[in-house]
Amino acid sequence: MMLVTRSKSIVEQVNEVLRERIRNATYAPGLRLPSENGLAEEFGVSRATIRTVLAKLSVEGLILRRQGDGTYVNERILEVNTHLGGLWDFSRLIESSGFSSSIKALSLQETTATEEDARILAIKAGDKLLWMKRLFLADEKPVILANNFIPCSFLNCPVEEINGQLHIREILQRYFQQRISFAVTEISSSNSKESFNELGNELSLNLKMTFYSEENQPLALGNSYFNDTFLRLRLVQAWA
Amino acid sequence: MMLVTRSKSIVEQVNEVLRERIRNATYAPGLRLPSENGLAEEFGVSRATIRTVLAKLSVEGLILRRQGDGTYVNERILEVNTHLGGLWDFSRLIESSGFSSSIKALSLQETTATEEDARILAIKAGDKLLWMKRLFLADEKPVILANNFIPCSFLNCPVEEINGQLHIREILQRYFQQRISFAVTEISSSNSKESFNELGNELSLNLKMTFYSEENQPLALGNSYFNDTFLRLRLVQAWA
DNA sequence: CAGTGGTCTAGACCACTTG
DNA sequence: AAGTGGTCTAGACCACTGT
Repeated sequence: MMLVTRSKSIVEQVNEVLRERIRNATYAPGLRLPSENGLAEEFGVSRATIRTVLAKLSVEGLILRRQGDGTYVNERILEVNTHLGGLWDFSRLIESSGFSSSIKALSLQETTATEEDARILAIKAGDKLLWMKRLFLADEKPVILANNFIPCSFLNCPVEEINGQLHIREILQRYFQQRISFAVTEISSSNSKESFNELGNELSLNLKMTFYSEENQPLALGNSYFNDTFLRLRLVQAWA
Repeated sequence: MMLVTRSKSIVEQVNEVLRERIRNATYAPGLRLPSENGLAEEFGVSRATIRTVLAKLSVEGLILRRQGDGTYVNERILEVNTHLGGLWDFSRLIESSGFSSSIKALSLQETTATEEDARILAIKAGDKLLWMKRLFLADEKPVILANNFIPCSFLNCPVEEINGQLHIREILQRYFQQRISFAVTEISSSNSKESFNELGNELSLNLKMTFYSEENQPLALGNSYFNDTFLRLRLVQAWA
């Protein structure tokens, strides 16, 4: 089997195919996948390539591997599926919980950085920020209130032209020419009024995020409220 | 440089050495590490081996890698260091936040499984469970109240002989001959009375965990309360 | 341009599980 | 004994970054 597309790496392509086969039960829950050699032969790639794909799926908890035995589909994870790479992508989180997801932009406007914002973003207090206040809906029900703050210094178009439906990664890429490399998220409990007003629930999870570039520059802040009476925040942790 | 110990893999050994060098600033924060070829030569291993080590450190956010440039120590992560593999290890979480950690066992006793417990653990309601109620202290201050429930069927000694200071992974290994392969954690906000009594704070994070074996059998439950007014729950997420 | 990390191959040997 | 995943090597070529 040939895979020719140049833009995506072989690892990514095989990863997507295997993921899809697990999702649509071509590889049934709880049952065994073909061996590494079998997969390598089918895709016409080396065993090492197959192994890097399987290692990724294993870290996410999607498959379980047993030396001397085989690789199995982890049926317990199929209904959970909020693995760790997906935490800051609220749309994926909602969809993997079995809901349809949509975004309602409440406001996109300029504001100025507080002392606290400035310190974290390594800018000056009073500098201009883009402030996005958005509501993530699961089956039309508001579940996450997300505030994002991005320094305007790299903004390449008027605020009005920004598409508020996009994911923060895409917004940073398209309008600021910046790529997120990693993020730090602080999770705490909250009983804020802001959360109550928009989500109809006073008690919620508060997620404070900071996004950084490959060069370790702070790119953006997030301050979100998560209605955990409706949506569950589940993490899968695979050991070794 | 020769590495001869057989018990630990080369990857593990190199991993520990590099980790230590980053921790003690042999590789200073923000500065560049030796190249892959340089490290491979120093340790006398292949470049592929070095790359698997660097990949692990990169996923944890400890280093940043830039094609065509080099590998850098991520100085922002040094003070955070609650990467995702470490979430369920409360002692490590406390220590990496800069506190000394200790465990106070409040009670270790037998109890019987509720309907809910039995369903999750795939046993029968009324079956015997070991119930451990423990307090994790950060600098002598209680920050986490942890309840664990483990089916007694595999218990190989009297309850009295169990060392309540051990980590749940060690307890399962030593007294039950079971190894944790992965875990699912559900995070929510809570205002339970139980949390208030032991932690002195009504508002807290509730962590519900289920631990599974390599064979996908549920091994244990956890129901913990996390005082986030004192300790921070921070996650690092590295993208690809 | 030289040097870096990113990708991929082909093959060796080992440890383990299952029939 | 046969087949599985686990570890490691040596080397090739590519994409990208700095100077």
